Amino acid sequence: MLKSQSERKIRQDKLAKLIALNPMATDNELAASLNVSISTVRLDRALMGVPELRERIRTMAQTALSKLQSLSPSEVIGELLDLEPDKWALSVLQTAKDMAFRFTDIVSDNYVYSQASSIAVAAIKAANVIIDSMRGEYKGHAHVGDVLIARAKVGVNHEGRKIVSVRTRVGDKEIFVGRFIIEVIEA
Amino acid sequence: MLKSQSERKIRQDKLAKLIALNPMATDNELAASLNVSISTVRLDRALMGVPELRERIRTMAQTALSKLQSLSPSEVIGELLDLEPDKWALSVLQTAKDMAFRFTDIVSDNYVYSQASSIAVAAIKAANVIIDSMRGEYKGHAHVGDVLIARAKVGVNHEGRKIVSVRTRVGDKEIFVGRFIIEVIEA
DNA sequence: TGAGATTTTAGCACCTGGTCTTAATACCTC
DNA sequence: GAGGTATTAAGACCAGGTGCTAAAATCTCA
Repeated sequence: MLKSQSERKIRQDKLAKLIALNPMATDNELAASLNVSISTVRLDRALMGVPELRERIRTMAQTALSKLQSLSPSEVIGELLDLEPDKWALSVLQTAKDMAFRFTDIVSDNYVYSQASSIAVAAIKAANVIIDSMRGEYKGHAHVGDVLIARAKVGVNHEGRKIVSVRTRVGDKEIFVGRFIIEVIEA
Repeated sequence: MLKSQSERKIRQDKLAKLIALNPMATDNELAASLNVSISTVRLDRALMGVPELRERIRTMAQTALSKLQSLSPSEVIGELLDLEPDKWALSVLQTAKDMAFRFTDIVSDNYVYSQASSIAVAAIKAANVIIDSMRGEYKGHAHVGDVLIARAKVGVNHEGRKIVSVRTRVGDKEIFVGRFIIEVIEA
């Protein structure tokens, strides 16, 4: 009894992995991979609460799609909380697992950058703006799950360009400081 | 005959739009929306070569997933063409419509940045690296469809940090120059 | 107005990848 | 060899289709 129970456990673990690896696998294929009958696979799935193929595909399509949709307005990375045009802006970005750098739990730098760059642009009143140059420094790291708070301040004009400085922090720890020189193009 | 043919055409256009809008709609629902029988919907679908619901969902799931997967390993944005560890690296990034800034056909700065940052990191041999700071300048703009070529050069050590300079160009026009200071963490 | 063509609809058998239930069989343990 | 668990098989059913045939509705034009 002990032995068979652990065998079952092992099989179910394998099943979970197989499905995670390839959610498009039918019970038939899974049964073949595990060298058991379809019935067993179905039983295991039922016990584990794993939905059927079509259901898996459906939810995959939906979540993937919504992720894509929420991702592609990449312009505004982070949520714009408040702004006073040509003066300042404030945005927050909730970080998630998929923003991690490699196998760490540190948030990848380009998310920090993207939030900073988009809020710098958002802070400018004009519609036609272009980032001319920037300079930045990472002073610490955000971890997955942290909320990044970026604050942009629009500084002086400099030969038709505006200087926007952005400071990003997690809690009260500053993790990024940057200056963007933004060109405003007259329409 | 003319009239009915055009009616059919109109219905098929509507059908196509309905499906594009909501690929998860069953023939049943489509029939109800168009006020025709299921048979008609199936016939139209067959004539138009539109696959069935499950097929649509399957391809949706796959393409959305592959997009996400190609997007989320945001570490390597662009394709790494060649590299000599701790010396230099070369990557190309094919730009697309969804990388555009606002309503322009100019490639959004964060794609340029991301490619640069990821190649800078890739050029370093060590596994545990962290971007300490960076400085960059945009010298021109890439347009949707352009191929961005980024070349990273690993420079001298500087107090345990490495300086990597990245130049990005489109054709022979330089659009970005940046320097990343990267910290190597001993494991 | 009515024959002929086209379009729409209905009906039926079949398919896949499941569901749920019941029952038989295999296997292990004591 | 009995008892209990684990596995498998078998049968009925379901959704959302395909593919085919045939009937009904509608249009067109002489």
